[in-house]
Amino acid sequence: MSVTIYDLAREAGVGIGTVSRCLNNHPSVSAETRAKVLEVIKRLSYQPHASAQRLASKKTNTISAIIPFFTNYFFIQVLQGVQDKAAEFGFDLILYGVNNTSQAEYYLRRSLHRGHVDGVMFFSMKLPESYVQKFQQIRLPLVLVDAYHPEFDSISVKNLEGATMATRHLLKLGHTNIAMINASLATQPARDRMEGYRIALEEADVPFRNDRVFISEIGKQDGFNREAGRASMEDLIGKNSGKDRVTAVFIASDVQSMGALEGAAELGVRVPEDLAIVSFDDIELAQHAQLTTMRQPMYEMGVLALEKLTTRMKNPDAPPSQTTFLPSLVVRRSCGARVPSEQLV
Amino acid sequence: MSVTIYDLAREAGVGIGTVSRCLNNHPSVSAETRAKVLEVIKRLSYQPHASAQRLASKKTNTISAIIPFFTNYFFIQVLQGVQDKAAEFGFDLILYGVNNTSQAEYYLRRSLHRGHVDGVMFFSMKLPESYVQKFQQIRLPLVLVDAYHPEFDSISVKNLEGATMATRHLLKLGHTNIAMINASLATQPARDRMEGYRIALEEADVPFRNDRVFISEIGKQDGFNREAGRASMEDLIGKNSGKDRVTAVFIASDVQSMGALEGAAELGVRVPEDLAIVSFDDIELAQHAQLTTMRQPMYEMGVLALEKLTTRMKNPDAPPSQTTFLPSLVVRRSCGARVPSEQLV
DNA sequence: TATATTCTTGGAAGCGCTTCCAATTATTCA
DNA sequence: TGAATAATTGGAAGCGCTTCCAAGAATATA
Repeated sequence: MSVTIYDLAREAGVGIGTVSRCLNNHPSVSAETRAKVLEVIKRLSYQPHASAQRLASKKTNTISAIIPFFTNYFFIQVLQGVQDKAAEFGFDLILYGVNNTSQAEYYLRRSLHRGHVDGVMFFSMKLPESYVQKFQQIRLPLVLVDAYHPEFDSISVKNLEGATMATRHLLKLGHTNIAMINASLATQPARDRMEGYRIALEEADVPFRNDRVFISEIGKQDGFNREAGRASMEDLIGKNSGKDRVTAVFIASDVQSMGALEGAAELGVRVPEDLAIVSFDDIELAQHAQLTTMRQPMYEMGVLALEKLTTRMKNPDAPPSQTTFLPSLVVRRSCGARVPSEQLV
Repeated sequence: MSVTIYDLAREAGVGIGTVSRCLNNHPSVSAETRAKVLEVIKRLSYQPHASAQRLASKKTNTISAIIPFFTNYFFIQVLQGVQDKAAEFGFDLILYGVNNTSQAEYYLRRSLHRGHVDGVMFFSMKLPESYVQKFQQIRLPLVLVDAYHPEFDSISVKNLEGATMATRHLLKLGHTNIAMINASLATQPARDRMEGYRIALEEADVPFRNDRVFISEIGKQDGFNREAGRASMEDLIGKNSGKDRVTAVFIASDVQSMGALEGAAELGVRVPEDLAIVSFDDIELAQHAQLTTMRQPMYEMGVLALEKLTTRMKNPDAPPSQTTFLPSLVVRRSCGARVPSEQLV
């Protein structure tokens, strides 16, 4: 059938052990023998059998990434970082896109199959407690991205602090009637971002008002989507009249902002003249839409995630490491701050 | 160490063959025995060893997708279709994002390793001739997406016809001075779309003029990117004066259009009042930007790609099948056609 | 009841590799 | 020059599974 190391060994007049050592660049092969074997490998255009290598070596050089709604721009950009770094290390990356918790668990289980992958990256979801033990038991490296658990390596962004910075920026621009458009409070980021918003307000002695938080959970991703952003904005605008009109809004994500911008345009509300906007993420589109936003270092997070995974593989017993990034304010047009145009990014 | 079928067999008091048959739902196991084995499997929380299964069964249940610049929205949407269908069939999907031909070849070679994947999807690039033979020899299923080769299954879109339709639409709206913003003519889609543009013009007795085709190859992806679109638009606007001013432009892709819109806005050119735009792809953003565009059924293409791959696995000797989609015109604001707002998509 | 069928079952062989150990050969040191 | 050491090498064992074949058990047939 196809060429195996036995064929190579016979053809080169050496033992299979020697052939294997040649393939794996083991040092204890004489230059002469190595040359001979390499010649035969080339001549028979030998291809090692991946499954056999994996079975024998107990390494797969494969990792899996379990990502909710991976078509979301945020994940795409993180994924780009993961992908680039994986290529550099020679890992295959299995992409598991999931739409709900039960799918996520399915792929966690699948990743736990022995001999399937050497590591797992779990994105933006709460790790079910029942898997904590399993991962520890199998000692399968796991990195949480945009999530946290004390027992595992994790990478996340300071949502609360970021939201505070965003809101402070609006306060500094003179706004006091500041609303928030949020996603489902079932998600940690939404809770943290709201808390940050509240803190900034209270720092400035502006009372937090529940009726100024607009949440829509329509569509996918717990409301982190365009339709929900649009719905919330329409809701906001519909109720926005009277003396203490809202003049600014902090939106929990850029994706929602895209929808919110549509809604505002539709209803004739000008941004930033009538309504200033600051949002969160800095996806690629934010630049196009000229959104002032809190930048998350998405690509860098992806790179770091892969690095953490490889570090963990080499050193399974190191204590879990947690890295948090502080998002940074990127000022563009939507907040109404005057920016010299050459500073616009 | 970990639990193997030998442990299961011993514990359940049966042979390893029987255990294996239970695991693979082989019919010839008595209900009684099966129950007993399943109980033990559960009790010992057995996990089959993926590599061993693959080695013995010669199946990997894995496919690879080789995609240039996968963060491009076009690919993301195709990928979503692939991903959904792969999940349905129980395939693992390895994502190989590539940035140039040599990377693409590297991953083609890698995918050809025996026992690595059961099939390959190759996106939007010309398949190097040297791999034609290799794939046929190893009989590894290969599907070309947004590309074509007579020896393999392929899925593509009629770029030429689509471009003709797009240009005709502008002609029908009364424009006669119609420019085109294109990407590198090194790519087949760019050539086809330009040819379609030319055909529509000539049909209408409007002479094709080389100085009305604006091509920028800055940035990645052979000019299919935002910066290039913006540069071309700025170039166009800079030269656009006099009696036969350009009043409409056909842009080769939505991504370029996004940049073009930015450039136009920057220079105070209103779309569609001063300049009508029709472009190509219908990525998610096109809706947000209200682009009139030629819709490619991206998700459906992804789904179909996966289906073709599985069909090919079952039937390796079928003749290659080629599927082409005709893109459809989606009318939004950027072309200036009057559309009842409830018809806007 | 004896024989022919059909179900079930056990386990050896084999998938193609890595690795370890023992053996052989080459080299070094006194 | 001979013993000791180091560098190479061959190949058995083992990774954990699937599958095939032969055999035993159960059922059907006459």
